[in-house]
Amino acid sequence: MTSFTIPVDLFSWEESIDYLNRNPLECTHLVKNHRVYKLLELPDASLALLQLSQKGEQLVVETNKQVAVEMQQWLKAYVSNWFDLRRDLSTFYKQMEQDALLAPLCVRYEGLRIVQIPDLFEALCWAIIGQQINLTFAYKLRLRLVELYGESEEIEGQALYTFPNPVRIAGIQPEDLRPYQFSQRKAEYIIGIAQAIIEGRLDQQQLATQSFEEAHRNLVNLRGVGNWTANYVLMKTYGHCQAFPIEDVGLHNGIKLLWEHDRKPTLEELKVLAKSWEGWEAYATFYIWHHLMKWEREAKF
DNA sequence: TACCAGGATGTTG
DNA sequence: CAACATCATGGT
Repeated sequence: MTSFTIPVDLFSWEESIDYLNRNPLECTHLVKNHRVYKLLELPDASLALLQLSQKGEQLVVETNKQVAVEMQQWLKAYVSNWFDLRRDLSTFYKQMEQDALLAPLCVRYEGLRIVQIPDLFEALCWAIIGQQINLTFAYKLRLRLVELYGESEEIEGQALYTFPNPVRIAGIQPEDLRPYQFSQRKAEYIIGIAQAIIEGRLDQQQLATQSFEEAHRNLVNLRGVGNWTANYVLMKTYGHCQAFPIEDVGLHNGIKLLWEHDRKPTLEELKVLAKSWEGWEAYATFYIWHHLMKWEREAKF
């Protein structure tokens, strides 16, 4: 057992776990009793069960096994990335003060940080799975992929999975996924990206050293990755705050909800709205997603 | 039943 | 280059 803490400031644990708890088909983490459990594959390929909780101005990280000091540093960086803890949120809030759409959300969800997908392969797969289908179906497809090819352990009476690694996915065929209602194309995209990673043509660390524009070019060069997916990944894995998935239907629906007009914005209207978000488009988008998610959840009951 | 879904690609005019 | 067609099926 290893335990350490990360100091946090201007951070809402409750909003963060509320976001993590947004879908019951989620299987790579578990939210229970204000704690988050996650099964993680460490750099040395061993599995560790993480348990996160909040205690005052600290985020408490506990593992189910003894972890060496250098691995603790890796875990600390992982968790900091996961919840984007190093971001200076006050700059975002200041810029949004005069924004009609965002100002109220910044007050209501103060301390919410973008919940990242620290692993590039996972982020790409999730984005591709979600292309042009409803989220409920997307979660079902993701669950099947994870059940088929992820590692699992039981915690709190529930199975937790690691997201499959690219080595595993690179060895399968599209036909292996077709019975699980993956389209032929999506299966090809995901397997192709797994192969690009294991062949070294796509490298998470390398993209991390590149500028937003350069990383964007390299991402859209992958088959199955267009502008929306590239921006989604630049936002959710690399924390580029200027990443803006402007084609996103969820964003459009969120604005429809916040707007007085009972319709979705056109692309041109969205560009005008987003002018005041410059440099913080990813955060504006995430807050709108979060708001829409909470509204839809309310509407069901 | 028709239309929409956290789009991308390939073809056509 | 812009406008279509196609993918592929669940959810509402």
